[in-house]
Amino acid sequence: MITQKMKYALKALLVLADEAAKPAPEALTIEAIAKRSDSPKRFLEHILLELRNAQVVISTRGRAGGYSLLMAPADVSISEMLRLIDGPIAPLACLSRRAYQRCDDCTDEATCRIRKVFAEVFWSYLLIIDSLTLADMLRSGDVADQVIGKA
Amino acid sequence: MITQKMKYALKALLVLADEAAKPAPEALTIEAIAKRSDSPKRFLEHILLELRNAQVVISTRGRAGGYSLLMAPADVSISEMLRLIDGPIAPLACLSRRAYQRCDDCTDEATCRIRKVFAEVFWSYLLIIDSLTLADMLRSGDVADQVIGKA
DNA sequence: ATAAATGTCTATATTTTTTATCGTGTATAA
DNA sequence: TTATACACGATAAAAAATATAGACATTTAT
Repeated sequence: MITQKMKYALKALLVLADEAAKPAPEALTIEAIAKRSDSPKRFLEHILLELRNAQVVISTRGRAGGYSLLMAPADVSISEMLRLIDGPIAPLACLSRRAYQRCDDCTDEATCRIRKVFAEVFWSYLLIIDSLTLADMLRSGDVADQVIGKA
Repeated sequence: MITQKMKYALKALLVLADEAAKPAPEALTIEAIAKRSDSPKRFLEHILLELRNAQVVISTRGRAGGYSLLMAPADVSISEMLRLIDGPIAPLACLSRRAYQRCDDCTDEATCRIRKVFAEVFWSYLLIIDSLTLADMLRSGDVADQVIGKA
């Protein structure tokens, strides 16, 4: 299960992406994003800060300030957002490349049967989720999908 | 990330499966399973109880009592164990068939872009993980895999 | 300048989940 | 009938998730 925080993050990114797609996009205040994404403002604040630190969005301060998408939607990887907001996506810490951690009680990683079976699942899973971006989310909302039933 | 509890459950199942594969399998006490799987006994107790309620293992009481595998390893689905021990495996509650729950703030499930993108990932993921069983874990531990490098 | 609007950052609080442990009861077999 | 083992409910500590609050910094309009 993805966390509520991740849902807020994705909703916020969708709001920003929708705004960026407009003819004359403007920076959106945290409040505006919170309203449009139906997220708690003070919580969203922290989420946006993380997205900013990761260079996914950009912010400007002061009057008429706010947030805008910095990366192109096609470059915003869903799996990277998951890692950023929810932490490692590997089923076991010992399978994570960026957040690798040996299991406390592990005697031999090479022969661990739990590790081995989840490794198989994980690589396949990564293949799928690593290919998805914010752009895919934007597309999946368009009319064609609903009419043609492509999704 | 799977929980520690799930790791204990899988380790216990491996212990029981290994025992079942012996020429003269015996019921193993919680203590014996705890020792062999390096799990906390009193915690494992509850895990085994859940496995028993799910008819995955069977227990006998009293002297010479203990736990044995009830289902054949090939019939013990990893994804079912995940659902049993860790709960729903869907990334969103609204995508879970058995633990379906509408999102609080959801206005229209059919057009939700978060739901749609995770649905795609989830079906593919299910295809993989639903096919795995305890038997696959046993196989992946055998000597051939390590020598031939099949896994 | 200064005031208003806005993001930044740290601290704190609440709730839920995870990870257990304990005590007592029940069943079985020697 | 006693030793051995599972059964079951209660409780508790630690960690994670989900926020909220307050003080501060920055920018722009006037």
